[in-house]
Amino acid sequence: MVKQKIPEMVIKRLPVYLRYLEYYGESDREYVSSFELGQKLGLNPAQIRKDLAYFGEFGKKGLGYEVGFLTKKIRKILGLNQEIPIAVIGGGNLGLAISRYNVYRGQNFKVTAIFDVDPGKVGLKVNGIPIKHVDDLPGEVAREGIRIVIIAVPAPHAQQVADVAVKAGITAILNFAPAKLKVPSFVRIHATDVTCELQTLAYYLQGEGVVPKAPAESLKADEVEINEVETTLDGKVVSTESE
Amino acid sequence: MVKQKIPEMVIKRLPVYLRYLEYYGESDREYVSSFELGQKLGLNPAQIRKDLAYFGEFGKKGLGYEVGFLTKKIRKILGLNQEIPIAVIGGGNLGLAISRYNVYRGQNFKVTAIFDVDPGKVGLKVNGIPIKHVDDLPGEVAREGIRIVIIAVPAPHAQQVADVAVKAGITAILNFAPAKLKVPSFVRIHATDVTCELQTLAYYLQGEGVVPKAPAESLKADEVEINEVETTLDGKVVSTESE
DNA sequence: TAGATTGTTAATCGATTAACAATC
DNA sequence: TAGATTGTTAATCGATTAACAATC
Repeated sequence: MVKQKIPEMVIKRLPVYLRYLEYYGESDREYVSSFELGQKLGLNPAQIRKDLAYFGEFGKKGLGYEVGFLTKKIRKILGLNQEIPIAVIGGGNLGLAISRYNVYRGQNFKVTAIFDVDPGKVGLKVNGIPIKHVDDLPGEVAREGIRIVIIAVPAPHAQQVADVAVKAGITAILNFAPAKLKVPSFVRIHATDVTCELQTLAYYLQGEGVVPKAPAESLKADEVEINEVETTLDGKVVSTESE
Repeated sequence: MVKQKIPEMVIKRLPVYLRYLEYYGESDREYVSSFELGQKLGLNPAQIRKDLAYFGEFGKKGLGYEVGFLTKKIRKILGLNQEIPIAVIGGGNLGLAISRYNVYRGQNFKVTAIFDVDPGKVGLKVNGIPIKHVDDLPGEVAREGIRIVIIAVPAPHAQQVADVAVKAGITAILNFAPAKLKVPSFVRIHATDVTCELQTLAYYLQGEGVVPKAPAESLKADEVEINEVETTLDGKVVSTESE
């Protein structure tokens, strides 16, 4: 039977639900409702129910969702039941920071190797993780079963290491380099770009002059006239956001 | 006159356009068309024209957009004409990596201070940037005119440093901590969450077993029946993406 | 039972894309 | 002029939200 296509936005929210369930689910609470979840995460309860309903009927009418049960379900949906070996390409500041970043603990991600081209770095270990030469990437992917690579090299080298990774059989890439990478359509790339984020934030800084400080809640941004600045406030000066 | 509300999606794409214009615009090409821009960035040309049209008529019919002119316009729209002082909170691996990350050069962002609570770190300098105590944050915000803070502290401390920053008058935050932060509605938070990104990628890894290797282009993912796994492929196994 | 909350359909909202007259 | 490409309107598409019967 042909299953329904799941919208990407839904998949992106699952980790957000999962985190809430794991953090706060450590309390004694046995059930959580879509309403409470929505409150805490700033999301519409109907959306949460709809998201979860793509994968099955996980809730109990009148009660909500059993926290432990839902947690396990979401982990299974995301494929987090087996350990997933990942590699970091780039042994610079950012690459090493990411490698040492122990947020993967308990999340079943394991950084098995760091790759660099600097002979002065190759052979060293960082937090027990060996730094290897980029030329060894294909061999390591095969040997360690690496599934995801995180690219943390300077922008001018990003495309070429992406090519190497894809050739080695990698189909999932998390790119921190400020560069648009071209990869075959079967490879999934997610990008995290500090510069773009800062530039976007910079835009919204401009609104400030006209935003009345006190009654910020009641402000209807799109009705405010702007003088000095050429551009406008977005209606949502709100925060929210994640994923 | 009341200006139009600009959708957030539009603002998020402006830095993407800007980067293309600045990188490739260093060539001799004087004009770029929405078609070419779309090709390179994987976006619909009509969307690009529409995005730019929110802010004015920047193009020349029959020619396209003058690269230098459009670059300047977008920088102006984003408010990148003056230097924007930013601060990094968290002097750990990630915080220091971000602080040293020289991608801000020429982008008019300047990290003026790093904040930490570790007495062993406070007083040191990293790349010429002083590490100060978090208690000094409000003073520094006032003195240096800090506009944006980047939060790179462990998740359990993220909310409390966000509170300090907001109290100090910060209205734009880039959060790297894996935590959902609550801030007043006039404060803008963008979050970058490695764990969420990896978990999302993990979901799409599962499709692979059923994806025929050779004719990946012709695969209609949503028509593929899945056996072992409970969930399905998203139609877009494509890459694209940025921001 | 009465109250609560789900799963799901229908309504709304917003974003993307197609199409084309205007014009360089 | 002929070809190209804009700015913009209309059409499409998809995602979010509201509403409610089902039911614990």
